[in-house]
Amino acid sequence: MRATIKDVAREAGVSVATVSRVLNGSPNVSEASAKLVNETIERLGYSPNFLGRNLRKRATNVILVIMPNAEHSLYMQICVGMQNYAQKAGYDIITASSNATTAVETRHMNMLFNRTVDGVVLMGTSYDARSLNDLAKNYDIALCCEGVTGADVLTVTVDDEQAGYDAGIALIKEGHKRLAFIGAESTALSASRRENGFRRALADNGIDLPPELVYKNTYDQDNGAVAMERFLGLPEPPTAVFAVSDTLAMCAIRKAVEMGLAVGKDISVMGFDNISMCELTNPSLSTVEQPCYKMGELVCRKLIDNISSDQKDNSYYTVAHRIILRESTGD
Amino acid sequence: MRATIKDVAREAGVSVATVSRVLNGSPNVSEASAKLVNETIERLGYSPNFLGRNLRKRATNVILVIMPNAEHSLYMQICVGMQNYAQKAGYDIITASSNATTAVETRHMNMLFNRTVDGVVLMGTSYDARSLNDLAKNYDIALCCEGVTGADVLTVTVDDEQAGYDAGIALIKEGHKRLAFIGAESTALSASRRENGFRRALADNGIDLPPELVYKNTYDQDNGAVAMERFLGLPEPPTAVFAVSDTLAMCAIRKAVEMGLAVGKDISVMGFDNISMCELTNPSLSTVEQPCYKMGELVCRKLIDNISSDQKDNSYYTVAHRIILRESTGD
DNA sequence: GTGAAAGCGCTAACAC
DNA sequence: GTGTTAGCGCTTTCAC
Repeated sequence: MRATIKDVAREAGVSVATVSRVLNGSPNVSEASAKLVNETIERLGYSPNFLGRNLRKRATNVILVIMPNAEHSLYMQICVGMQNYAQKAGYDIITASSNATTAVETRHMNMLFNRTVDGVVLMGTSYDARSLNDLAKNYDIALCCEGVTGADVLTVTVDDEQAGYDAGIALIKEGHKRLAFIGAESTALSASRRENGFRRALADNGIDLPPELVYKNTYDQDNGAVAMERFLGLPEPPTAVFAVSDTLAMCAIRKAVEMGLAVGKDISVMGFDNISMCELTNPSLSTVEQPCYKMGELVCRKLIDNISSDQKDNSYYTVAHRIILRESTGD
Repeated sequence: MRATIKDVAREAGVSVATVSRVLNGSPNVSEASAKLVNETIERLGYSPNFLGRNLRKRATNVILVIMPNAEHSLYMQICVGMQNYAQKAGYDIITASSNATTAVETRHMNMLFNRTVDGVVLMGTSYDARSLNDLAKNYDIALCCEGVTGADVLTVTVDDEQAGYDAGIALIKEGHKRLAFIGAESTALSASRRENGFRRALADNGIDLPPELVYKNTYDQDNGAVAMERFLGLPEPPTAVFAVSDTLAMCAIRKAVEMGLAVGKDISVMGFDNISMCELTNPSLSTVEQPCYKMGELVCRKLIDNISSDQKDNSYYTVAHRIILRESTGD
């Protein structure tokens, strides 16, 4: 069996209390004892059991990030930002993916309930506002990327409405007068906010957005192709398309190219997120950048603050987005 | 404070043992007690503390996957396969990314040492064979995607040498006689195995692979462009390029297109992995598919078998790859 | 500076 | 079928 603190104490001829003190860097240990204990730890290959420690301390210093889908590189980049802050604060970040199903999400939330982790960041959730509010009373949770209307819970997102607006304006500035929109489920708050902003941009410029130029389905990338095919089959096809994600946009571009169009010339396409692939595709993809790293740091910092304090900050934080124009809009 | 098993016992007027029995589905509980306990649990909003349970059981039923880089969608897809098996076996899968640095990898390995998790899957590692062998003696670990020569540790990968060979043959069959190779660090065993296989394919067909047609650097996607630019600047540029990853290949394609070539016609490019983006790019990317889902299931099953038994299986498992031809090779 | 001992929340003998 | 109790490995009073 593996060595325990008792073994170390016995071997070193000191009490478990002293070993514990050494382990935790307490100043009340003589140099001689410390040296002896450290040598013994080394010799036995001892490593403290965190189940015991955490049980006693009632804290794990671990934060769990639950992602609705593991293939979204955006989330992983946000995690990098989280890591960066967490490390300094003595926390570990672990991740789990819910495959966007409620059952799996709940399963992972159990790690919060059963005290395996101290806090959870939800990159989108199937919980409603009421449930989230209840949860936030007893646990430390945060939403990132995807807010929930009416949820009085720590949240970090871009200003999706404004981002949608800015995307619309950017396309209009390129001279487009017939624009289309590829959205997502109506349950996705961010997507509908982007739509609202986009609509506002068109309205501000006296441009109509007829229903046939709006396609909303799931975030599944293939829907980008379905949308584009439909748009291009119209008597009067759009000259610009705004999609609520880069993958939807890329798939739409792919379909447009297949149908013989020169994207960036015959038709402009704009995505959302600025995943690393945007620069690699032909044409490269214009998009709205989400500042992942910054979002990660912010949500991590605020969540750890909440964990360490009994004064809960349930604010809704908004971080600045940025429009990036590349070849897919003719730049 | 949150309710404990004691609170439930007191409120329900039974002993903690009975509550524990209900919690663990023991048959030795009267229906009446069970009902009472469950009601009390519900009423108090009780959720068992797994730190206590796991400490007592000396097991957490959690497996940690450590990924060298979080942006690699391949790893996440492998995790989906792992999830699938793990769920049936009553295990949870969590992930952490090491950013390919030894320090962070070690930090996460601590979760294994300190008993926060029961086992670890390493998607590539900075440990050498000797360290891994030592680790495997005391802990349950597995390697996935990336083996380590001389490591007598449970491993699941594709047959990289054969995959490289098959990629080479596929390109040769298309009529290419001047082929180039984009590799990665020499420390990446999989990359050098793919190179070996590729070289074998050329040799079998009497084709030379001169040093100027080989570019090896990191997996950083930009190196794909650097390599392609160099190749195309040669007096006698290649007509086909094999890259050890899809992102390297995509970046190479991007550069070739920028330089005015029609990829799939003037030059063929083949990647490795079959990430979902392969079908979205223009041209779509020919590649060697790694059966992620299957690899995930397999490594998870074998690792859990090891955890549950004292008979350790340290085999090296190889799963079947598949050549997929798309537009980037003119198909 | 050090040790004895209580207790974190839980499970599993063991006794009845 | 149920309760009592020891103990998982650790930290932290409290006393010396």
